Amino acid sequence: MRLRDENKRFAIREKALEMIVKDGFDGLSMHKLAKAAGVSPATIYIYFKDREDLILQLYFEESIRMSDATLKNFDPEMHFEEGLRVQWLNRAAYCLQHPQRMYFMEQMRHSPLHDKFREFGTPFVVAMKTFVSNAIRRKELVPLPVEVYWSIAFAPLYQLVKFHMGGKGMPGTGNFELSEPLIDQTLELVLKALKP
Amino acid sequence: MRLRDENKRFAIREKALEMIVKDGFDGLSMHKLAKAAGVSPATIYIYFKDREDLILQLYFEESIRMSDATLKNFDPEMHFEEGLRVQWLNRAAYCLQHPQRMYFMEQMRHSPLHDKFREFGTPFVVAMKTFVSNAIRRKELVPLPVEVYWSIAFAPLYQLVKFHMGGKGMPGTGNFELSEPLIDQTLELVLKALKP
DNA sequence: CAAAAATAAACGAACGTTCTTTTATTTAAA
DNA sequence: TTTAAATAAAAGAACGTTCGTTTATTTTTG
Repeated sequence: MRLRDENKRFAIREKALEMIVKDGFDGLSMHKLAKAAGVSPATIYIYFKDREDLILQLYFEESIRMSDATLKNFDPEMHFEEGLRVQWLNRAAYCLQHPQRMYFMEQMRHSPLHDKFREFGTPFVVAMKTFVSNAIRRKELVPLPVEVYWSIAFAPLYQLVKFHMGGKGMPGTGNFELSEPLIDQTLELVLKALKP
Repeated sequence: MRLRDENKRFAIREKALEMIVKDGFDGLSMHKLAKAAGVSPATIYIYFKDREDLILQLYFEESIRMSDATLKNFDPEMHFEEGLRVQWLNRAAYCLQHPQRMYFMEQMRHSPLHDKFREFGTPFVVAMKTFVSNAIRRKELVPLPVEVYWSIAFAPLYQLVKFHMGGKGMPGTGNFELSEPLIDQTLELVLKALKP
């Protein structure tokens, strides 16, 4: 029996991500991917059922990697302000350190392929829900639906990251670099909105 | 001389948008598009230079349509709270009335194709900048960089729209429908963050 | 040796685009 | 007012290429 070479799987995975980030899903062809990963086209089909399965597995693994990074040093029992700050810093750090992975995720999330993905993430979602209901119970956070909370709490951060990654802010505004003071400034405003 | 049939151009345009929304950029093939639009493949190349040009023109026209809708009943000289409210209602109405066009725009914005697009939008951007600097001068808005302003002011709205369009809110939360009270509630929090 | 990994080669289908021809419409001479 | 030249739109078939995937075979390793 010959064992699978996980390095090969990894190479396929990483090159696929690179290609998607560079040229979109359009740009991901199995032939080109095989060449880039130093592997025969048929080999890809040992590790992945087909092209769609490859993309979906990629997305699944990146989702886990991302939510792990998000929950670092985070505890749902934390006080609201502290917990939100930890999450902001975690998310910002991950985005800035792994712009490619981030861009892949965003591309995936906004593509029809995303619908074929079975949402998982129970541990992550559970942690978030606990955190929010704790905060409301302690009157550290105004009571609101989870979606409204999420919109106010995190959408601004990701929008800043998009400005940063696009290399430019508002069209015509020139370059925009996301710095720690800028993150702090925005977080303060978000807290102002969310705290009673 | 035979005149161009603008109905044909329109049919190609609309079907292309539908196909992209349904199956992503991957799903847009010139043959299938021609068939869907009731036209010969060669005809497409009379109206558009090539596949990429078709997508880029589509994006350009949708951008204009969207910013026009956004600026309806809006005047940069408005007071901050009123102006922001008008924009929120305009944007929300457009998103809810044209979910397909909205989804196309979001898909485009998060794809590598977006980089090949030359930003235009001067009238729109000028109006927004005037509005913001007016608001700051009148002390109706805390002073902050445009990108930070934008992140707080509009990212939450678009996140709500995404929840709404995805048919579900937070993963595992079940369905989420964007209603006017919900929009108002979120806008109030945004205003709380932005007003001095 | 057995069994799975890995490959090269090949498959038909589909791709984006172009070539050639036909059709529709305008222009202007008769 | 008729008719024919001129022109661009439109169509259909075809181009060579590349696509995703599979088959037949060889290589590697437990």
